[in-house]
Amino acid sequence: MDETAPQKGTVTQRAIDRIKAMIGEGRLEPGQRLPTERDLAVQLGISRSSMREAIRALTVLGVLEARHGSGIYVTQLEAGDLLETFGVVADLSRGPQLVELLEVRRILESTATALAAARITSDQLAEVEKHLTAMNATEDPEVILAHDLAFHREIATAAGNETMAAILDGLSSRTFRARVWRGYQEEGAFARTRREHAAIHRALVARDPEAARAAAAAHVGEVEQWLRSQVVDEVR
Amino acid sequence: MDETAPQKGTVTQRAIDRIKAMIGEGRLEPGQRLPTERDLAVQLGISRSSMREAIRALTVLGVLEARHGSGIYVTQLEAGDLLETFGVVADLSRGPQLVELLEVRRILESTATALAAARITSDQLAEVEKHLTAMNATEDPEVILAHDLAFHREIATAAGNETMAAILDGLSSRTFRARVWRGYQEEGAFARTRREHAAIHRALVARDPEAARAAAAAHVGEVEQWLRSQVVDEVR
DNA sequence: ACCACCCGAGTGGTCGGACCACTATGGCTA
DNA sequence: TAGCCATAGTGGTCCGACCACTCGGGTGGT
Repeated sequence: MDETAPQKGTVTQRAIDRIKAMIGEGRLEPGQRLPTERDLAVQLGISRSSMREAIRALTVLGVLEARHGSGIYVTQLEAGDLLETFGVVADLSRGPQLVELLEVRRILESTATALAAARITSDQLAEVEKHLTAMNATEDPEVILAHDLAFHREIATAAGNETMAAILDGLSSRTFRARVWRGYQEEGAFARTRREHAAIHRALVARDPEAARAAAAAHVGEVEQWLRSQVVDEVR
Repeated sequence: MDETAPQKGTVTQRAIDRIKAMIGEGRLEPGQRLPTERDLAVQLGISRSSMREAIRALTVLGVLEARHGSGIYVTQLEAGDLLETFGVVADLSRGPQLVELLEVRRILESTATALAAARITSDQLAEVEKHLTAMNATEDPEVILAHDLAFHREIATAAGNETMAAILDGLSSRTFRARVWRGYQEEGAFARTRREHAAIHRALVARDPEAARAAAAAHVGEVEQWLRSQVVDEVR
């Protein structure tokens, strides 16, 4: 008879759903400050410990942000906030799943590059060129990797879809690429990578979407094929 | 001088990173059982409360799975486990971001459908047809939605990339589509949806990737355009 | 009147312990 | 031998205390 006790799942899970629902229904706006942990616990009729677990869960999901000594706030719920967790997938995937992930990236990256070719502004293009030259001016793998990431990041942003850019960012996270690169660049793929980047840049300058799509697909596809061959060799 | 105390961030965050690292380094295999919460807390030198928060965080990320009374286990780390959080993004996004998300889905869904046209087996095709007829045989929006989801799910699976299928699943989660459909289907889009599904099915039967890509892109694009017009009207 | 400083109330972060709910295993009983 | 069941061990929940940090208002000096 107690309508307040459907009792499904753990209390923490229920608290997570309650808060998610509040945000979904618009009762909590982005950037807004939540009641204190202690108050929230009382409101939902659970202990502060359980409430903290719920808050921690929503924090790692990029929905909430806890500031020590200040309070708990709803994030802006932008692509960057919510898709940060996507990096975890890339970091923990392995073997065949890594290849699949790279295939997804190839599809999105080629489309994003094609869109960028049609929409990129001269300012953005200048930024892309900056990373391209910086990338070619050093031999430090760390620096190269950083500019490589920024190179593609800038292009994805120029495509005009922040959500897609955020996903691609996750699919190219530092640890993910570092893992793949470790063996890849030992096969003299440096020069090839530079040629591919140059081809992408040319297509952008020419504002040729089809050429850009092809160049980007080939670029990611190279790594993808190499990885595919590596996975096959993993007999263990 | 104390090398055991780099002291970066909260202890809970450190615990999360430690466990993630253990899995990344292969010290924890998929399916393996972890030490008890109490033991883990001692090992990492933190309290059980903090350790529980870390475990809860990794649980919602789909990395760990806690079974009451039994223990904590590493998931299989498959696409489905890790990409479940993708649904949260779809559920909490709104306005322009929803359009961007649908654009991503259009890109992936069209490619997946094209791949499926080339690779789908007769068994899988029969399954697709089952959902297609079931979807056309009822007027119950709930049932239609369920079969619609399964229809696209089956196609994505036939494309041979489980990771992509899992992402598309998240991008088509129940609450996400229910929200969009609420107003969409009131404009007599039912008949159109059926025609589009039929077109996709025809392309699959004909094993025509290009036709399949076009049909899928048009299908998602329809909803996307409608949503785009709705967002523009939201003056608030 | 202004400003820099300081302090205390309020907040999230951490801890330890207690107890509850559930699972699984082994021995005991029929 | 088959089935039951007591029990140890596990995750789930709660409590209360204290720590670390933020922030705003009061205080003192200029």
